[in-house]
Amino acid sequence: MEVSSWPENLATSRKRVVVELMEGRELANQLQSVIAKSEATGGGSSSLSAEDLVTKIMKSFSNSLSILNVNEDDEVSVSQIPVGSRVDSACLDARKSEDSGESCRSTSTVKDRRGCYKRRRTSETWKIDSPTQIDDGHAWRKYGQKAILNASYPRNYFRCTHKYDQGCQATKQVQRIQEDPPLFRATYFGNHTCKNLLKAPELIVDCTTSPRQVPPTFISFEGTNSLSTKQDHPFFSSFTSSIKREFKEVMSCTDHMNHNQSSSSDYLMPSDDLTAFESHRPMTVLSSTMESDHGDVLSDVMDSVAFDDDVFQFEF
DNA sequence: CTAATTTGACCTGC
DNA sequence: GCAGGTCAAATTAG
Repeated sequence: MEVSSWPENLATSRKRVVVELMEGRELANQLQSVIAKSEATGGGSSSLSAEDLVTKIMKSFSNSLSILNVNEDDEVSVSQIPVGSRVDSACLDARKSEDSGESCRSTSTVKDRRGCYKRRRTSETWKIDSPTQIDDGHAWRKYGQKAILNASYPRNYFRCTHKYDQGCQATKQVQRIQEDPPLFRATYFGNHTCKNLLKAPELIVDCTTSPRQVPPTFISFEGTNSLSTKQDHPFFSSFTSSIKREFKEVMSCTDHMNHNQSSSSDYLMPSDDLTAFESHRPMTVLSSTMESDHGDVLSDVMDSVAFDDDVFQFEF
């Protein structure tokens, strides 16, 4: 729970994470160069393709994640970031509602079959604002959609596909919060307890605007004061797994449909044409204050690798 | 056929 | 009573 409970090999783990992250940063730099050259010459001539680099970057961050997983019980103080536009107060519901348990009616009429469900758990929540509905590597199943008061777009509700076969309680909500440029807010509740059986990750995207217009991706943590590093925390999980796909999605969908928000907005993007990628698309992972009054592992890492304060940014 | 999505009904907290 | 969250039958997709 507290930092004091960190394993004594923390220093070692930290060094390994630092190494991995530095390598990732270096690779991202290289990628930037590769793409720049590609744009200038009309074809990549570097020894490493952009795709190779992305793969390596992903691997680097994945390694970091796995290292962090060693510290299973660690907690990290979290806080909120300004996400710019309107913040739907409902996003904070997880904190205000105690685990109210379930209310199960014992009657057996058809109407009462819907009585048994749990209200929001008190586990930590975090949000990701992204120009696309990024894939976080987990299998989600949509179970509802609701029009939200004073919101222009409906909120979509997802639960882990393995809720029943593995009892995984992770859920998320995705809501479009901005039209132009498109911006989606995904709010995650709880951590996955399922074994991620690596279902081929679905790419969830929206393709209504040019990739050159899209804003950065923001990630913020909130809720309880615990940002555990256990399992595959979406912070890094989504980060690592979505970088490559975001390349593809923005390229492959720009001339696609102009679908509206009332549909599920979920698409599988089969395109593999990464070489065609050429847009400058900033992806910013913003971790607000990340102050480490509890020895925040992430901020420790960030500081160690000399990222610019709380923000590190990749520009592709 | 199975799994996922859609969508209106239902439930809970305020 | 209202708004948000969840359920589950019906429908659609693979």
